[in-house]
Amino acid sequence: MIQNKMEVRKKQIIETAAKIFAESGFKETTISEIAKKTKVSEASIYEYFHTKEGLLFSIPVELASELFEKMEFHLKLIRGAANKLRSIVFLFMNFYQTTPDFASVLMLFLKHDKKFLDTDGHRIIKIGIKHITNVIEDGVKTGEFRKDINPYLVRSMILGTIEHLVTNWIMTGTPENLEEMVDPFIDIIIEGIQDREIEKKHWSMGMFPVKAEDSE
Amino acid sequence: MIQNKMEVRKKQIIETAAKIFAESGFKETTISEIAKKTKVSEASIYEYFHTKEGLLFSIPVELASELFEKMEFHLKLIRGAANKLRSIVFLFMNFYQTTPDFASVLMLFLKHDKKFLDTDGHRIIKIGIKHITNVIEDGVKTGEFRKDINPYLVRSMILGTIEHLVTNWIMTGTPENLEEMVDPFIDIIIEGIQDREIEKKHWSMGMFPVKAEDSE
Amino acid sequence: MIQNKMEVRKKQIIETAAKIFAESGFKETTISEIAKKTKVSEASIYEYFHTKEGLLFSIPVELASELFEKMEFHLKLIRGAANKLRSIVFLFMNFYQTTPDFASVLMLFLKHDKKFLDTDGHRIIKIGIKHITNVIEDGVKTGEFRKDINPYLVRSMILGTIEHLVTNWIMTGTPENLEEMVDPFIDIIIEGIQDREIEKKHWSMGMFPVKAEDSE
Amino acid sequence: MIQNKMEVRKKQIIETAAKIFAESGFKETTISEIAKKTKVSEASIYEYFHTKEGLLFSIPVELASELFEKMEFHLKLIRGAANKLRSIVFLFMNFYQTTPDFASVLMLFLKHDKKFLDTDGHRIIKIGIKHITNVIEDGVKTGEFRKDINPYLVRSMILGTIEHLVTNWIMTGTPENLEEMVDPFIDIIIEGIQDREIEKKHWSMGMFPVKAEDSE
DNA sequence: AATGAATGAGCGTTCATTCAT
DNA sequence: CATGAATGAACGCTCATTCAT
Repeated sequence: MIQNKMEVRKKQIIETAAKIFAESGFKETTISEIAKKTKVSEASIYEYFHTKEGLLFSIPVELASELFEKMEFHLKLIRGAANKLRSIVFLFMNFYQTTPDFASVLMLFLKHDKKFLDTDGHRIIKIGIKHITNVIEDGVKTGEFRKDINPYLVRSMILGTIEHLVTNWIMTGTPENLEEMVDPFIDIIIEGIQDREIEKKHWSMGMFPVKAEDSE
Repeated sequence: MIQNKMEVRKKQIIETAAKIFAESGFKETTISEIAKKTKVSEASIYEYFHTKEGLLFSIPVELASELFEKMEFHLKLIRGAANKLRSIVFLFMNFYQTTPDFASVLMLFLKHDKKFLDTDGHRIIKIGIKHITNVIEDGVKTGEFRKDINPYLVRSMILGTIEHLVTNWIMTGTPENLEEMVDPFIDIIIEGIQDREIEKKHWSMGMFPVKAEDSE
Repeated sequence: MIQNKMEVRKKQIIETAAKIFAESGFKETTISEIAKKTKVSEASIYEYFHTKEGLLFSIPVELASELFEKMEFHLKLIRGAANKLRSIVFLFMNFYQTTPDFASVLMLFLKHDKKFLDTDGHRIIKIGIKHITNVIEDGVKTGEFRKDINPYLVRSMILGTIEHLVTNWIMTGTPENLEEMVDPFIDIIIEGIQDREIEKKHWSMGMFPVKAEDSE
Repeated sequence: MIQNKMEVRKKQIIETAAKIFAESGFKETTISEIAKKTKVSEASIYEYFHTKEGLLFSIPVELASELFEKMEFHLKLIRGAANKLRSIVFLFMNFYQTTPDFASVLMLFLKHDKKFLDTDGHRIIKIGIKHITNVIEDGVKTGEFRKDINPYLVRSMILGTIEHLVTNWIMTGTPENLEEMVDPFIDIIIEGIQDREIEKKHWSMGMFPVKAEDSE
């Protein structure tokens, strides 16, 4: 129980920090500001996090875990690499759209920080992202995708596009609804990488592409 | 001539700054460091740039102009939207690969800075990027690309993928050669957005897609 | 107790600052100098005062309060406007003479600073100075002073003379003893503003002017 | 003639400087600001004045000379120490009121600067002020003023009151018209220091006090 | 576990001033 | 004589971090 209390506090600090970082920037945010808004002393924050940077790096840990757990769960239920990719992209977009502070922190402050690479948060994300590569490679193996595609490249296209759209959304507010981009985006990707010969076989086997709005 | 001397000095400062920012980070770099390496007094730096941030924001101005001028020049010589897109992506990749300090500064410090949005450098980049949208829209108009694609989305895919690949390259060193990614990447994009009905007509008209089949 | 410790520290900083400002000038004094002499870190000074100027403006607050409290106390015990004025001027001179650092700060750096006008310290002084006007006006009401004098002018004469004498004393060291100026000064003022008709009545009522004849 | 041109420029710089110092404060004013407003390069200012402080100290030289020359001239025409004092005070007040920038510089930045003491400007003022002492001492000698007054004190009263009134006028704008204060002020002073026994004799000798408005 | 108080360590920025031309 | 360009020399101020209680 007392353990619990600390956990709660830690979470509060992380949430407040994420919000303020997102609003004002990491460098521009002071520990004192975070402390004030969390109604905690500055010194207390250092009980939970070794440094300001450590606090920043802690932000993705829990949320990313949740996302990828959900992702793993869904992927088990879906058949077909294309459908799985669509589901993954949707989950990402939906996630960012519903946790905008987290999205900001990740896109604006973590993605480009070399020090973040040696971090628990980054490890979790890396593992989660492996799912994408796996799905692509599976798609190639089953013949759903062409043999000559480079899975690393395709994964980069998917992640890069998501990141670009989300970053633009954070910085300029457009497009208002990120989820609407999922289907047109995945359609192009699939169109670009599918193996047209085998395609028909898949369809004839009674598989249906999963639309974004069905995935939840 | 005397004007020239100042121009040279300004350029030197920008180059040194870009290099050090890229190596050590913006926040971590001190004006004194830049001054020392450029063999200029700190005060002189403030003759050329109002603030440290202003210096950062000045870095892309000249280089980006050069890139986009070159881009405009090439685009005039190329026929076919697909070929133009390939050329654009190649120019980008080639540019980043040959100016890695600039690439770092852009990807790590500018792309995510809201304050950069109100900047000459950003304006130049925005105008340059318009070329991509133009080419895509032209491709749609001529029937080379499908009518139902969203040009903003396709542009985001192209830029997002480039950014992702370049950022990874900067941060992890892989893939060693960015230019090698251009063809496989553009192949997937074209495959994903081309209009298959008209495709044959293009072929019959004697046009050749650039390298789709050589790309692996 | 712990509150006390901080109060003590604040007082120490103020005292040291006053001394150094008085010796070397405000602009010429550095925070680091004050910190070193108070055996406090520079950062600590900023815990107590927002800015260097804020520290300067804090100097008069406490001392001026003490002076004016003492002044109020004495004025209650004295009868006759002339006697009261003499007492006021004496208290001022005595105060400046015994707190020369404060006198310097007030005369050299505060009196002529427009920003000081919006300050607690200035408010306190303004209220304290009101006593002078009150005494003069009372003197007019009771008939001790002529009806046609302008109390604002008389107050200005009193303050101006004090300021001039104190400033000269600070800057040139003369006259060595400020208190000696009180009686000759007040004698002239009283001589200049008293109502001669009523004067005799006062005498006949058994009141004695303070020291007019001893003053040389 | 060419000498003349430089003189003109120097005067222009002094005037501009006085105005800006008066408006914004000495410390707050930059050489660059003065240079810009005078349409002269910063380096040129250093052709005329060794330092910024030197420029400040040069401001009173010419104007003060003019004032005191005028004063000397008038004093020769006036009989009676009281009348002379009135004339002096009027000239001061009139002078400050018509050259408010100069008044500001003198009252706010020079009067309290120890370094100003070793300056040509200060020497001129000191000599000018000697007139006041002279007049007072003459008044004592002729019996117009009491033998027991301290001329230094009386001079301090006169200067202190003027300074106080002018400083208040600069800083708060009241009283709007400084010259109106001259008569009531001098009346009190004279009343305070005159020798009543001899007074009648003077009057009977046909002397009239000079009113402020007659003095020009 | 929690915090009020203290500070070490920096850093960006400003200007008066100089000097080559 | 005039000045554009360059800089030396400071300094105020900020904050992440620590520690005694």
